[in-house]
Amino acid sequence: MSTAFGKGHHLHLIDGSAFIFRAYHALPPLTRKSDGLPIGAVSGFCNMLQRYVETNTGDDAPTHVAVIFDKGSHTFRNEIYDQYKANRDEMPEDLRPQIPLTRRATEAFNIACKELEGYEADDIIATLAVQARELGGRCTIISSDKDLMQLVGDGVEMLDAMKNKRIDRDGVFEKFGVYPDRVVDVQALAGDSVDNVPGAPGIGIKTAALLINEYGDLDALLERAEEIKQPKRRQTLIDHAEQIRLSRKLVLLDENTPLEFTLDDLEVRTPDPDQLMPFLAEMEFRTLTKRIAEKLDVEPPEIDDTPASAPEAPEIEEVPFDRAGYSKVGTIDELQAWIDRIYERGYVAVDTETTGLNEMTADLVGISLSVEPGQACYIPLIHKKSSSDDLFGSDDLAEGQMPLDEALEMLKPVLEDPSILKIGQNMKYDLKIFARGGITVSPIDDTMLMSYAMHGGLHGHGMDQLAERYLGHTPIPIKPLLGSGKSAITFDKVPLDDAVPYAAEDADITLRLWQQFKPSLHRAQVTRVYETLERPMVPVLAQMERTGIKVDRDTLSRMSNAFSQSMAGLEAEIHELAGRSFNVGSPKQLGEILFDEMSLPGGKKGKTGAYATGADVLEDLATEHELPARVLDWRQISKLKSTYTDALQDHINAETGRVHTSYSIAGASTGRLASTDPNLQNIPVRTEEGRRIREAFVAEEGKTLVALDYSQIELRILAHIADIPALKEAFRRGDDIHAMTASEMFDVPMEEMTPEIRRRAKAINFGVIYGISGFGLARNLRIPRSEAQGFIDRYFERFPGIRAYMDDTKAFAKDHGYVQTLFGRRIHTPNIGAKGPHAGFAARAAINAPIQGTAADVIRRAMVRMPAAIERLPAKMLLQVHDELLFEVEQGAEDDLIAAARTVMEAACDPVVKLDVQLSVDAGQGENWAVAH
DNA sequence: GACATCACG
DNA sequence: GACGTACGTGATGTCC
Repeated sequence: MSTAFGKGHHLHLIDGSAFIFRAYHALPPLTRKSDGLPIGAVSGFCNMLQRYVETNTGDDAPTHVAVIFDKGSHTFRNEIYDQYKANRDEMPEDLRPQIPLTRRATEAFNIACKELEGYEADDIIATLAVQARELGGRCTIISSDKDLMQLVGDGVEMLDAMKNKRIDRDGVFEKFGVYPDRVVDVQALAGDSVDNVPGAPGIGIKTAALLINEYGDLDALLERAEEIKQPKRRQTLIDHAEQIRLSRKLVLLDENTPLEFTLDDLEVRTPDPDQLMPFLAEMEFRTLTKRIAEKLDVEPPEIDDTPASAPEAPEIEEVPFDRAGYSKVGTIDELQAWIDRIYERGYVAVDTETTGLNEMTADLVGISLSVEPGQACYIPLIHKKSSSDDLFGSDDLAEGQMPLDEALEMLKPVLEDPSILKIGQNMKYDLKIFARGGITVSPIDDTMLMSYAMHGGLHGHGMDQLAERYLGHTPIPIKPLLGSGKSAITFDKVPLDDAVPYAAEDADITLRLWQQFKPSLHRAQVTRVYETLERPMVPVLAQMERTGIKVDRDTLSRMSNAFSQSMAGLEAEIHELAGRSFNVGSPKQLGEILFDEMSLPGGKKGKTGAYATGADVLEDLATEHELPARVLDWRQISKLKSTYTDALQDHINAETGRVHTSYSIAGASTGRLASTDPNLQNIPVRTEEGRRIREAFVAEEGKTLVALDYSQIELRILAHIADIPALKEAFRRGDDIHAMTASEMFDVPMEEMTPEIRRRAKAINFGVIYGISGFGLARNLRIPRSEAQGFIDRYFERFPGIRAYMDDTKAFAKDHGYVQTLFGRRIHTPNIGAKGPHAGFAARAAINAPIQGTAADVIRRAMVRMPAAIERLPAKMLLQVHDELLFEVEQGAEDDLIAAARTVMEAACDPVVKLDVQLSVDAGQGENWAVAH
């Protein structure tokens, strides 16, 4: 193309700053591996450019294109109004060095890159758009900035690239209530808090549009302001006429910026691999380099990302572990001396010793403190006289202890002081213990959660493990102090001579770990994860666990009795069918009956040589014989009885009449919570009989249980991460997602969908989330492996983004040793490079982790915000079940709660991540959990 | 304490 | 080309 820009030509103008900020906020803070240079925004920017290049081909492709950037912070607008954009936040520290790199990226993609000192990008865009229009061509502005909307019309359009939404004259009218030529008038009246444009106080876009439409334009309006009927509005306009005129000058774009190039200089050029490849390699973008190299059909360059020098571990003062630094605190004066030291320091490591592991029933026995490595104390409070003094044990307290109340009274102000940081290992435990004593510990840090944020997937995060690994020290074991089995004692029976070094050491270790971890969080780039997804969960979960949920013992007990009866009946029947009596609960004995004595078809399992008698095997055998079917029935009832109706009764707290689970925050590698003692995340729901267990989970008299759950959250996240347009579109329309998949895959119109076809598609959708394999799908659907593989191939063909996601994720895991969620949580994948069968496991886990982990992050964010959101409602959050939150609310306030909680849950990604797919939350309510779910 | 089994998302 | 396989959890009962 060599003719001058004119009719038939199409100019694209990309708002560079919008791309940069979007890239920066959408991505976790990545750094270049070799030297730690922050490049997250550059990476996102390049991805967006690449996506732009890929999608803008064909009939409507641009003939001319440029990316326009802002330059300098001082523009002519600051000359007329010194407060213009004065309330903008400073640019983030790690974004600043990336700005010049985005210019280089644009040039590397062989796209024109323009900026002009003293002018905003918007002015350059305005100038070029007007030129294009006057020369008879078209122009598309790729931005969603409302300040640019005044340019729309006569061949100029805007395109919101994120939402893939075109904005024409009608779109502008929708936004402003006027057509583009009057947009500046409306903006001048309404002002803009983001750019700090004053406007007229008390007048928003709605009112502004109303006035402009009535009077024609701004000048006429200001001239005839006296005629306005509403007295307040009239006065505002008369008083602020000058300010409004100034505002118009600020929002009016300069269409005559002195550019030193013409439209003809912006002609579209094809990418030049010799420019682009070296740049991408320099940035060390492995996956992107590979992907673009494939598109351009060139060899990807070698990427050298060996660190220039190994990152240095911080110098930690080496203080040997020595019991000499540990002391007992037994008097007011001794405790006061420690409190003084804490105030001097500003932080303290705290650990509590109790009579048990259950925070709801255990009693506080003593408290240990440390403010300096090697220096720690233990404050024993209710230790009993040693049993050697009194053979029969005694309730008399040991000598040399402070009264519990007195000690807590002295410590309460410290533990609640907002200026003193309390450091603990698994602080949720200590928080709950102190809360029962009326003390609200805050603010806190938690070494277990720091380790989880940094090392998730690498190893566990218990204190013994962390001490061993990061301090090279083996802590004093608890076993010899407490004993085990029947003769085990509680910590209050441990002699003080043993208790002091043990307890003090825990505080010492915690402090040392904290000193090492605190600065490392930043280097590992998980500060935001720790601060927003880990630490804030501690008080929220502590509160939920303390609240507990009411469980009706009679309901459970009645069910237990009924189960006993049917089990006895089934057992007799099974023995009859087997021809002899045996233990139905023993897979070993069952295997012998089925395969040796009855010679039913089935084989051994390699590892232990035992027959497999899992539900899937028995289901297959059920067609041959009645015995396996009866065993399946027996097992289902046995499970329900032993795990649920029996065990759950033992967990009802005598004081509260409620069941209090404990959530582990750092248990699951993906970021999910885990529930223990009892596990309330696996209460039956899938079968009718099982679901009845949930009838025992009830609301208090006068209250209602409300359940809210995310609909298809993992598939929605997949649609976003893997960028699957068909899936996104289906979610936008609110389609049956599995039916849509089936229709797409098997070429069946939606109207002719059968449950069987849909079932298959559903299995494939879930399979994808788990890192699909032909074998796994075949087993799940009970179809030949070749057929399953055919389905998968077809799926990849119809949704190519999925395969790209899977390949990219595996490659990323291999390169980095971890994968990450949209919110920056890192899940390490140490086995990803393994050879042999291990490799498949690690790869599938790596594919699943970002999806499951992002979903976990989302609900964590919702939970952290929930207490403030429902503060004014008579409601409490009780349980979390991965994608569901359960509340108890006073009758009458159900709808208010649902509205408030739903808002928080659906907006949980804001403002860090903008999903292409909406999150949707379903709600239910009732007197028990079976109804509410 | 390992293993098999099965409850949930 | 073969390995072996769906992802993430916790609780219970059997058996050694």
